[in-house]
Amino acid sequence: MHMESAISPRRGIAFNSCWSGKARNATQAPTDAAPGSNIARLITDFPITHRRLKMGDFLFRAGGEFSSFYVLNAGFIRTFSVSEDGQERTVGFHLRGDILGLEAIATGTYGCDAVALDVCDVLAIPYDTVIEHGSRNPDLVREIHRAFSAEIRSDRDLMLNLSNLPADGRVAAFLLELSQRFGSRGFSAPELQLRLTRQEIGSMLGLKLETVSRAFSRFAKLGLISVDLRQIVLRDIDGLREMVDHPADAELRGALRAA
Amino acid sequence: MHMESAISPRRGIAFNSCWSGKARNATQAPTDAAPGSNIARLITDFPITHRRLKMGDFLFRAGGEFSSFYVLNAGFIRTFSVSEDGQERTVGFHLRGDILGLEAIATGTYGCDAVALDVCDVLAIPYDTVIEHGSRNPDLVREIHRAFSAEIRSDRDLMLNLSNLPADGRVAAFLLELSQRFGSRGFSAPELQLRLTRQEIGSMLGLKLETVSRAFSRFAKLGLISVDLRQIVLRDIDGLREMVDHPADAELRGALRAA
DNA sequence: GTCGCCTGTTACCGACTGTTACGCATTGTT
DNA sequence: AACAATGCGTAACAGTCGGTAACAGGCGAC
Repeated sequence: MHMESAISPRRGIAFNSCWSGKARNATQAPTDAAPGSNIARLITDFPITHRRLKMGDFLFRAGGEFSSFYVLNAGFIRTFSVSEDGQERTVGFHLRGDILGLEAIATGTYGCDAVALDVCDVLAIPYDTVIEHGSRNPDLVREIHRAFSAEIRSDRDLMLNLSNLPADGRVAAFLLELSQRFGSRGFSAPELQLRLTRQEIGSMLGLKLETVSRAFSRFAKLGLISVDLRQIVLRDIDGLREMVDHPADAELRGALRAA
Repeated sequence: MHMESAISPRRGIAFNSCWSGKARNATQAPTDAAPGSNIARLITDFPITHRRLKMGDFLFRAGGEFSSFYVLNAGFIRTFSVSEDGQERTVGFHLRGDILGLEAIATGTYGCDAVALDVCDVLAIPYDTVIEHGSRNPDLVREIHRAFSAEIRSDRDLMLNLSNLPADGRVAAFLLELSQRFGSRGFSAPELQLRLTRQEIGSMLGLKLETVSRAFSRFAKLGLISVDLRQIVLRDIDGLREMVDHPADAELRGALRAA
């Protein structure tokens, strides 16, 4: 099946895996940035199951029975859901410290697919164990709630962006958010190594791949970013932010400055 | 075209991801329908504070300090957030049984405003009490998690709708979802009493009020609904569902049938 | 090497949605 | 009763985004 080649990024890119030196020595992210780390820390009194994934492996599939949620320890994971007609829609892009599978508790089955974009190390946290520990460890319960709550918040933010920003604004917001998350995890903030294709990005932002491509080109022309395939460098953070806040003017101002 | 077949390996498999699940299955577990009720039931061993609101009263404001979340017992509440430039964006529309304020736990402050659209009765559930009870009542903890999880799911559904459907599809999806929620709460399912203005609906769906108005008019012309200001009757559920699933054809077919 | 596949870029055109403007009905106020 | 304010419907116009297509470049298969 073509999946492997479709998902695998272009060869020849130097993968900055999460266990590269930079990532390993990074200072631990604060609470908000990587909620998963705190949870993992709070349940050290029983053995945690590690799952190793290689690129293209699925952590879970939509409809699969829920028993554990997961904390991503290393690597990158993309979550997506597939509509009846076979269209994939990217739901999220996850880095180290992110929690996956929380949305499965309500129905008992996972609500989307989660595929590894790289070699990944994942902690599997059995839900029953959490409940059990929770009865004598209120901090754990609180931490779980924080994770849930933060998830809802970030989903809402994304939703507001989706429904209110034009294409350029969405792409700019996507880059800024990604940069911020990379930074808070100890990766390089201005230099982004996208692990997603244009289409995958577009399907997360409600845009077509050509539109994403055009936005990148425009930004590059305005000097806001440098683009080399999936290697992106943010050159003008404030300019990008302006693109999010006042999409119309930002374009104009950039054109003037270029002339 | 090549791309699509390559990326979607599971063409034809009818997994009900969060994308298709909501719009298709009108049948929902009662648990999901009104998660708040279960929570309220599980904490009967201490006095619950009732708050009564009249139309226009705020249940909470964005930025207000979090101490309790709320279960809506009667009435209708609209949540919205205000951007810097003063624009209101409707976040959600809530009926009896809905839980409000969960998103506040992460930061300790509420993330949006909640205003009563009618006379409301709300149960205030202090978060500390929940934590305290949770230690000896795992069922309560599970129920809270279900509520969180369901919230994430429905947000994701809305997000996918927002990013992938054209205006008509969004409006149709909005009507169907509302009808389903009304029905599962014992209200009349096909006859909807909208409590929201066109503008408020539009700001939830990422559309302008005129576009919402146009969609309603088109639907009425196609015989899918009857519109009388905020009183809407769903006449052709399948037709509306078709509008969500295959927006382009639905329009065509309706036109043919009308001719 | 050539060929095929995939990803990404760009251009052109058409459809959809936002913008603006006007008219109407209802409601509440003076 | 006259008036303003609000919500709603409709139409013309303009801007944005998607659809389609063509092309370039990297990589693997043969």
